[in-house]
Amino acid sequence: MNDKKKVSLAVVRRLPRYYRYLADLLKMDITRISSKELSARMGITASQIRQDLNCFGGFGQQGYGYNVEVLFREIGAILGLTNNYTTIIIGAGHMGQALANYKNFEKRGFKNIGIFDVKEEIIGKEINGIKVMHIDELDEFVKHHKVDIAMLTVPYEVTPIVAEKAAKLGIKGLWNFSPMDLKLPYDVIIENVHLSDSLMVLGYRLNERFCKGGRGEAKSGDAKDGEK
Amino acid sequence: MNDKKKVSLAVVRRLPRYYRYLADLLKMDITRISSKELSARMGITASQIRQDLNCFGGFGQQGYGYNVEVLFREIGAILGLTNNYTTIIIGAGHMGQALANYKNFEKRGFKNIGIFDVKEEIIGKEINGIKVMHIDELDEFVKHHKVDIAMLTVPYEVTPIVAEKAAKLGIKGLWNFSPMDLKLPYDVIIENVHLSDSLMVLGYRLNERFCKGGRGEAKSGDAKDGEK
DNA sequence: TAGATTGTTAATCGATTAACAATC
DNA sequence: TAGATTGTTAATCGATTAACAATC
Repeated sequence: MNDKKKVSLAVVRRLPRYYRYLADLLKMDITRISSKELSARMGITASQIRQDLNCFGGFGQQGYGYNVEVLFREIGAILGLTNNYTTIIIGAGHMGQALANYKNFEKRGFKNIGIFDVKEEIIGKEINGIKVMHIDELDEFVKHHKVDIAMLTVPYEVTPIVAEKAAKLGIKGLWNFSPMDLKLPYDVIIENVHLSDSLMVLGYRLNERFCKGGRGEAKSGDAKDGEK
Repeated sequence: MNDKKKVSLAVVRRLPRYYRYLADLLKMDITRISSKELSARMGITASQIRQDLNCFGGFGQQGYGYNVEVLFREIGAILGLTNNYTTIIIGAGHMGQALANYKNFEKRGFKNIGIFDVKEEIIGKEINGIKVMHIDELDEFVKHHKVDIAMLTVPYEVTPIVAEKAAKLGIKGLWNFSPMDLKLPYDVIIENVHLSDSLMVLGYRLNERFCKGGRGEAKSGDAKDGEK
């Protein structure tokens, strides 16, 4: 199944999107779909869809297309959603609490089992059914629970230290929310959520589309009126 | 400056990363850097760095390299960070509040000037110095303020409606946090933050690296001990 | 069977890397 | 000047698209 040569990251990053579209189709009670129909919905070529899927196996049938439910399940399995991954959140600030309350992760098979912080006033607070623990308890916690992924939502300055600590304890997946590239001497997978990078790209694209050539001329002052 | 042919999105998405590394160099009081040195730090080729930068202009000097401060400023300008972009947040849940409190955006030139929600109990609450307004006030607000970007952190179901509303009011940039692709009949730029997509890719990479071949065998139960 | 659509190979396109003359 | 390093062209590599035989 996952044999042949390594699938490129470009393909892998498209898988969740396929997964979402298939979930939508299921919700609409559509049971079969051709690469052509799907390509129209997703705005990519049918050729790419077939190429992508065939990295993992022949899920379709000539003359028929793909069975939506089968394909949905297969892609879920490829993504490892059936692995019952467990997560912890380190950093119970706004972002950490947002993640703790996000229902979508659990729906996709990622179960949060711990939240950690250092601020005394937040220790013990219950967030989405889980009591915030002190980071000093992390060591002991990891000894008694399988933890696959640590979500790092701590302040910028301490992120490298916390990441190192988590990796040292044997946690293999780090989901990093700080605007930096983590470099660790451990065999871990790091996936970044660089929010400000994303926002800056949005800024670039706005500039390119709507202010071509008119860069730098501050417009902040010219609100059409001002609160008043 | 921004002439010639369109710069590819692949290049654009690398710009914030260059910007971060240059900020770090500045902080370390490093005033000049060669593409070779920078390539070693960033883990990409020197050739790529020079190609990328030369999409926008010749910022370097033969035999010398690049002046860190100049390059930092230039990339900032290219990203439009000097445009004094204004933002609003629609959806004052956990994620919205996280964004409202995130200092990094303002540091990069994105100023939040409004927060909106529908829940009566949160209207009027002050978050990072800004009072939450009712979404019904959005229309009037946009008439009196320049709003470049709307950050959409509303529940999944209402995201398309809210996005449509924002676009209709003339907001040109949408930062979408819902796990869906927005399709709007307006000329807007949409930048997505698909958190669950990112998490699923992390799941895939964990599976690939550490469980090759052993997919699907649930390991959730085998915590080494269990809280006890 | 005829029509539809896959899986897969070949062709194209774009992005990355290498090479090197120009020049500080 | 000699050494270093850019800007840029050419070569390579990888990813996307097109084409089509296989087959349901």
